[in-house]
Amino acid sequence: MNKVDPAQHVTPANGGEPRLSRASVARFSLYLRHLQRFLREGVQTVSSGQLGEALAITDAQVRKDLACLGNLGHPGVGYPASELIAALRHRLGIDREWTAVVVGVGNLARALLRYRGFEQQGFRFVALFDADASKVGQTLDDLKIHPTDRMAEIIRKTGAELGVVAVPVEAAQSVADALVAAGIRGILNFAPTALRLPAGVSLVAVDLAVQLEQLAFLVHLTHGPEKLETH
Amino acid sequence: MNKVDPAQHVTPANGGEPRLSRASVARFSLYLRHLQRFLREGVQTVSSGQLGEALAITDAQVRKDLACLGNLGHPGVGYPASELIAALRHRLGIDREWTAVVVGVGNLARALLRYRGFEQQGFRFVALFDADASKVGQTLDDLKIHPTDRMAEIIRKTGAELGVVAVPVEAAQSVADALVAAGIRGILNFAPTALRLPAGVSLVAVDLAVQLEQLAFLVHLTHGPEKLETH
DNA sequence: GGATGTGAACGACTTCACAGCG
DNA sequence: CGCTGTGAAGTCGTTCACATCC
Repeated sequence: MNKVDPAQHVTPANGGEPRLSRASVARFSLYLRHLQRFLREGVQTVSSGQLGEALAITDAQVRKDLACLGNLGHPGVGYPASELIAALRHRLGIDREWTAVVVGVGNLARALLRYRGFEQQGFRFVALFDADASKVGQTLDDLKIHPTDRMAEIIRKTGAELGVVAVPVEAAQSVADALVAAGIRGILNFAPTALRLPAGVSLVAVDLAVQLEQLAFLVHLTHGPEKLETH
Repeated sequence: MNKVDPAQHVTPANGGEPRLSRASVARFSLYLRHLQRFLREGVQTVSSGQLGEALAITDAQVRKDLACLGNLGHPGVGYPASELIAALRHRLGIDREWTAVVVGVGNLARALLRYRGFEQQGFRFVALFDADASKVGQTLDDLKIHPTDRMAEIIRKTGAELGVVAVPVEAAQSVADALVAAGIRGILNFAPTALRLPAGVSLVAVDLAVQLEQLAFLVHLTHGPEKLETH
């Protein structure tokens, strides 16, 4: 009844490279994070066992994931960290700069802008928008806050590709629609609602309340409510 | 080599209820969210098709997920929304109040405190901590900011069960250790690092940079870099 | 008719086990 | 020897199809 994309295997638009599972991709960013840390610590060769330990998964899993990047590993030695980083970044599509805008300049937006590690990974924020007239015209981290009705114009001018939705729930869908109309290609949604987007516009949603609920559930399980483990 | 909890099926501490897959639990919060919305809109009976459409999954999937809550559905009719909500909340362990503390009073903490929907779902923040002496003693949303060295004392006194880590990367692990030592049972980590926690303390991690990378990858795939689909 | 609950089929992900190489 | 790459096996999750009930 409900039609859903049945393709679980992600096939890159350019035909060449081997298959790639969604689950692997979800871990690529984590590999990247740990590899960069290893490199900072002076470790230049990393084994699947080390990476697995860092992510709390098995070494076999790591090798399977990394296999689709080409034969980067050296038997008996491990993987050269910097090459692996380059390959991962290339495969994730972040071996270039991505530009993004943020709609809704509240505390969350401020947190995002201050967050180290975005520009470090090649992301750059190029514009801010807010519906609140009193915020418009102000500057935050060298970025001017624009009125929402100038979204189309400014997004086109800056060529921004990604949009972050950090507005209250009620406004989220209309903001998303505006972003799509302005030509944005992907949306990161923090509003606790399921956005409806046309095909061709990607979506990643982060619902903070959901995360807390998952945590509560895990705790609920381990120290059960009836059966309290006092040990 | 790397040992990982192999139990993919979650078995509640109290033996009685049927099996429960992790994947289902991940969707329970979302069902809850949509059911509450349905109820607000006056819809009191919801079918698996409606729920599936809301979450963009199949109706069969919805029924499978909901099956482990007992036979709540009425053939030919659907599920009574309020009963389903109660059952989900019970199963998730959020049919009671959970108390939490936040460590690191930056913009993210402010965003969390202002976020509607936490207390609405039964979560209550009872204390804030910060290492910055200039912040200590200040008040945020009626909550006093305490120095980090009083964590053990205050967490015991308030009986807080969950801890939110919203500090810079460098401080994350030591804050987590302190939370664990103070008797916290679950940690929601926003710092971009993999926390090491003892067994018995649950962990949910939200890495914002990882989310943006996932989004970039999705966009990278759909409008490939070489092969641009202008349609 | 319309919708649930569920075994069975299917597909995806993970782990195992081992050949092969440096 | 240590570690990679990979088929094979095993596990988990989703979809299908249909008996069943209101």
